[in-house]
Amino acid sequence: MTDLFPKKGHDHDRCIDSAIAQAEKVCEAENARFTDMRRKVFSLIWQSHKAVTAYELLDALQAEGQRVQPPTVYRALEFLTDLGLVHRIESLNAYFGCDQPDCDHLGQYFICTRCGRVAETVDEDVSIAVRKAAKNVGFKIQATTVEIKGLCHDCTTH
Amino acid sequence: MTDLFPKKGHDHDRCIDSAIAQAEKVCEAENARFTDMRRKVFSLIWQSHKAVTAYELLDALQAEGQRVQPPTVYRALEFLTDLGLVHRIESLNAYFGCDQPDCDHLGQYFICTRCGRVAETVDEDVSIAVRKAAKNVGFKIQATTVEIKGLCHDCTTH
DNA sequence: CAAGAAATGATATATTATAACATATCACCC
DNA sequence: GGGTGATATGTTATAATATATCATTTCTTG
Ligand SMILES: [Zn+2]
Ligand SMILES: [Zn+2]
Ligand SMILES: [Zn+2]
Ligand SMILES: [Zn+2]
Repeated sequence: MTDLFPKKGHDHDRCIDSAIAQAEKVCEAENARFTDMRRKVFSLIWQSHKAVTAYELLDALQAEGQRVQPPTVYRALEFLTDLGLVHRIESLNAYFGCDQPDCDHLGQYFICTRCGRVAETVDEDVSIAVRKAAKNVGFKIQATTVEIKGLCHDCTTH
Repeated sequence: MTDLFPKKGHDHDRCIDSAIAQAEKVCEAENARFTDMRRKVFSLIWQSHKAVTAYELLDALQAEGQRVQPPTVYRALEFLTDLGLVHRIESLNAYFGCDQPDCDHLGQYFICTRCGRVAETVDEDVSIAVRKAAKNVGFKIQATTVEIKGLCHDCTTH
């Protein structure tokens, strides 16, 4: 068993730095501009391993004295999700930083209902089973949403 | 290949009647009241094989001259989803009539982005793969959301 | 029928998201 | 380096989805 969720007390600054470094690379590769606002939003999303709502981001930006409106946040989120740097968690209406933006968007999300953290995995067996189920019924997949709610390992044992 | 989606020109009245008959059975078994409002909402959901938003239901009810407010619709939806007679499609913020309410809520949903129809399946291989993936990471599942968007068989061939 | 429980009505408001147009900033060419 | 079109952000308003709260009605059961 390998817990996907980060250990308590891990060096989260490293998570953030690494995520930002990756994002810079992706943006450069895609010739997309990682502007101040996008960087700010991205970094706010990475303040925790939880999913964050658009309005939580808005509040955080406004708390810093910026006069930001909803469209600004949603635009940044659209930019980031289009690049696969951030994923939308449909069952939470919230956004989550991807730590493997190279993957081809077929991930699954574990959402802990106790601590609120989210972890992403790209489980080949799940992907294969989903693709096969689709094939069985003659369905041509464009996108998948696999969100699993429950208790993370920490929360089942503490 | 067995298409889950109903054939064009099928006798949809039979779908509706059968769904209502099933719902009555479930309600009786659960000692829950299938009131006029709940029946009305349920039957509106079953007018098509698409998912329906709460406000579409509200509009439909109001169009019939009833003076219905959002909470009424949401209450009926809560009742129906709690009993498993209706499922919420998270990625659409919409609601869908279940045609196998006996199953234990681990279904998957195929959502056609062209015709808008939804079909539910309970694919054991997918369920097993998801449960295994969860076990692999020490995660205790409470609920799963598996929503697959793409083109149904009809829409790929017509 | 009376009393309590369950359901619905009614009003207000919270939460999530987008449309539309104005302004600012950037990239690129001359 | 200034003009120009493209990209990004600012600004205002509003759409779409959902819930809190309290009043009233309807149902169940003794
Ligand atoms: Zn971390
Ligand atoms: Zn947890
Ligand atoms: Zn039908
Ligand atoms: Zn279709």
